Amino acid sequence: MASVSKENYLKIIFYLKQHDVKPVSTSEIANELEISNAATSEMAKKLSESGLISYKKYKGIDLTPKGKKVALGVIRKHRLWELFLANVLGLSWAEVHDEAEKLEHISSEKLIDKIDEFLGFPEFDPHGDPIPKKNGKLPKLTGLVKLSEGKVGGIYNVIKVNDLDNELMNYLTRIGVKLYKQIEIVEKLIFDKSIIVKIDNHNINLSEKIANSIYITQLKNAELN
Amino acid sequence: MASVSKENYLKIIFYLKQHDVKPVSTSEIANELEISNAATSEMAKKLSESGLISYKKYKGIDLTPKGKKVALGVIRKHRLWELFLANVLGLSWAEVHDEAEKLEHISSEKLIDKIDEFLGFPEFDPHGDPIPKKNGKLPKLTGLVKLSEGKVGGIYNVIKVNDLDNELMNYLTRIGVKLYKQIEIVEKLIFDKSIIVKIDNHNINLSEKIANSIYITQLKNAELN
DNA sequence: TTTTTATCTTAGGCTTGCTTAAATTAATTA
DNA sequence: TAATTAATTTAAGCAAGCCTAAGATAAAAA
Ligand SMILES: [Mn+2]
Ligand SMILES: [Mn+2]
Ligand SMILES: [Mn+2]
Ligand SMILES: [Mn+2]
Repeated sequence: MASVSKENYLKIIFYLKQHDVKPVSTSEIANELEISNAATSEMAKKLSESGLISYKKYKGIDLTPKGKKVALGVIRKHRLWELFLANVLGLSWAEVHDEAEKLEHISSEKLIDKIDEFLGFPEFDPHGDPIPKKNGKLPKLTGLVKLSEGKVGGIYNVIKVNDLDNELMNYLTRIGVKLYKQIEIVEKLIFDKSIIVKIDNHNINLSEKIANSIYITQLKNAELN
Repeated sequence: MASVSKENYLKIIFYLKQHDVKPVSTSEIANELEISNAATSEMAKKLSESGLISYKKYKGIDLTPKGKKVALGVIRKHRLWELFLANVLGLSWAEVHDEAEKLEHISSEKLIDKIDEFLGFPEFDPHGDPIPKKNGKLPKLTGLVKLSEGKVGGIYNVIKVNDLDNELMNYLTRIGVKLYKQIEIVEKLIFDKSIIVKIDNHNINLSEKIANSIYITQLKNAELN
């Protein structure tokens, strides 16, 4: 079994690979994990020797099928724990990520499958991210765009939220943003790329950074009236 | 916060201290943790510098109040997790110890308190061990003796079982031994110190080692009739 | 194409927690 | 009490994962 560090490297590589076709560079990983490039280069050598990534010096990194399997296993644990902590034990969606970041590395396959079963084999975690199935399949999220990319006048559903910052999560809770909530885009300011949205009949201004952390789908016209 | 290693040292010192008044020797700890005496001596120095134990070279170790608090915190986490895994997620009492051995080091105070609340502030774990309260108080177990110390003809209740060996737990399950189960001592063999007990109207022979792993209380005469 | 700059890797070093072997102290036996 | 044995600590070294600084390679600019 891979160490905590190695599992975290593999997980990050998987994330970085999702939006890009090119191999992942060591510095991108270093950035994400907040460690030095040097440490990442060393680790790349080791993960490559274990057959978890393919790595050519100066040419970047890709997960091998074996490495991808490990990464998906860790992500599965992470997201199932998050949902369990939120739905069963009543932690807020702001709190679950940090706990899950540790739990993902220590819980056995068997325990995770019990949790999966207990929750009724759910598809999405408390932030809207898809939960990998036991067989490695990842439920699809289609038609997602960032709130910042929505159109003025459009009415949308919140489908997914960036779960990496506690303060953001707490703020979103405070202003009424949660999964599947309806949001209307009232106005977009060119000046600072902030965006004014209507939530629960209140207007509120969201910064560009916040609007980039919220993912939405447009309601079909039929659903609107 | 103490590292995983340090928490394990403190926990073991606490256990070793329970049955003995003398300071705990480094070799006892080394034995229990299955590491070298040398490693334990080194760690003693460090824990002493952090004020978690009192330690004089060659003279053994005691927990300071601060160290005892940490130890009890870890034990609380361990036992609450065990009960949660058994009662909520349906793992067997043979499986929960190993999972809890890892979970005890990573779960936040807040998470543990949620689990405590979810379980209704229980007093005992799946093996009959008392669960330390949030304030550090440990529920009392009185009148416990080892099954090996019971009297022929006596009828007892199983109150606590040694949780350190999976195989033992599974065997006990197979022969019907569980907490609060009634057991009668039918015969004791001098030859190998084994003991014949009646469980569910079956007679079965238990080795000395097994009989030393089961703790019982005598039923009051009034309860016997 | 050559030079400069940016990116990436290697070298050397540190900490934690472990090991074995040697040295020291305490306990036991004579 | 002195000698022997047992228990404990110190010394030296190793692996994992990190760091900073220096060197090598690739990409961009001239
Ligand atoms: Mn998360
Ligand atoms: Mn992690
Ligand atoms: Mn246990
Ligand atoms: Mn432990």
